[in-house]
Amino acid sequence: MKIATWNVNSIRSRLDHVVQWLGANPVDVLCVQETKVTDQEFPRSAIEAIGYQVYYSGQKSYNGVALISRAPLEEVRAGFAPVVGSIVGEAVVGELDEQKRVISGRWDNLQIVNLYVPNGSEVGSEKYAYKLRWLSMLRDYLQTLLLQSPHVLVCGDFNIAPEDRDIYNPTGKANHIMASPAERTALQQAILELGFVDTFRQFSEEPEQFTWWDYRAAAFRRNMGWRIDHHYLSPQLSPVAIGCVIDKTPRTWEKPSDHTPVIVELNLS
DNA sequence: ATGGCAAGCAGGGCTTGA
Repeated sequence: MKIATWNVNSIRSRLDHVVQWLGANPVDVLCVQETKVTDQEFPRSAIEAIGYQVYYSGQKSYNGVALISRAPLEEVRAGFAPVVGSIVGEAVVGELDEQKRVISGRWDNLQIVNLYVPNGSEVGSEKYAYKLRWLSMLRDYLQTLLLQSPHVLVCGDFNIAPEDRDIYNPTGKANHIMASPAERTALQQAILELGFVDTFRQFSEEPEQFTWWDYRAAAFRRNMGWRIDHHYLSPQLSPVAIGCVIDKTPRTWEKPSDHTPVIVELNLS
């Protein structure tokens, strides 16, 4: 089974790329972020026409996530609230669910979680505080999911490079958004401390394996990138991973997303 | 240190992203 994550930077602008990529890479589930479209305006028919089901949680202009799946998914849930609302309080979770950044669904035994973690703007800003609050809620959310089923895959755009080897030039970036110690600690607490494993690092220790390159300054050509799109597998699931690769091809296409897909392969036998 | 590029919304220039 293959599952991919890809921040498409507008599903309407990138619809041809998504269709083309799925034609060449017929993964079972594609998790997309930054769809930037309301549910009413989501271009579902183009996805369905190539044999995929689609589930989405979107809003006007910003954010938005979707699950594109070769088979119907069960228990599709949008936001934190359907999982942890009754535990942490609907009001607490409500504020964090206003921005559409979370959708999950189940394929057989496998819970698939698709995330668009807040960017955070600048270290110390109001948005930065929101990002850290959001990651704290993510921990409660994943802890609850793990109790419901031990087989959980969490993927998406995390807007955090876990280590310095995941940044093209890490010197002096300790106060940079996506690299600050508080963000890395929050990621540690929300994901790794629950036993999740960074799937890409199960297969490669190579530095400078990036998933995002700034549109500006010819960053892609110069490989000035960041590894901020990830797959994490729960402790019971990580042993069945048989590969995790970054596909840089779509980043070379005309008018690309600034992110490129990351694909994980599982041997669920 | 700053800007650089792209998308959305709206029909000009701002906001957001990372």
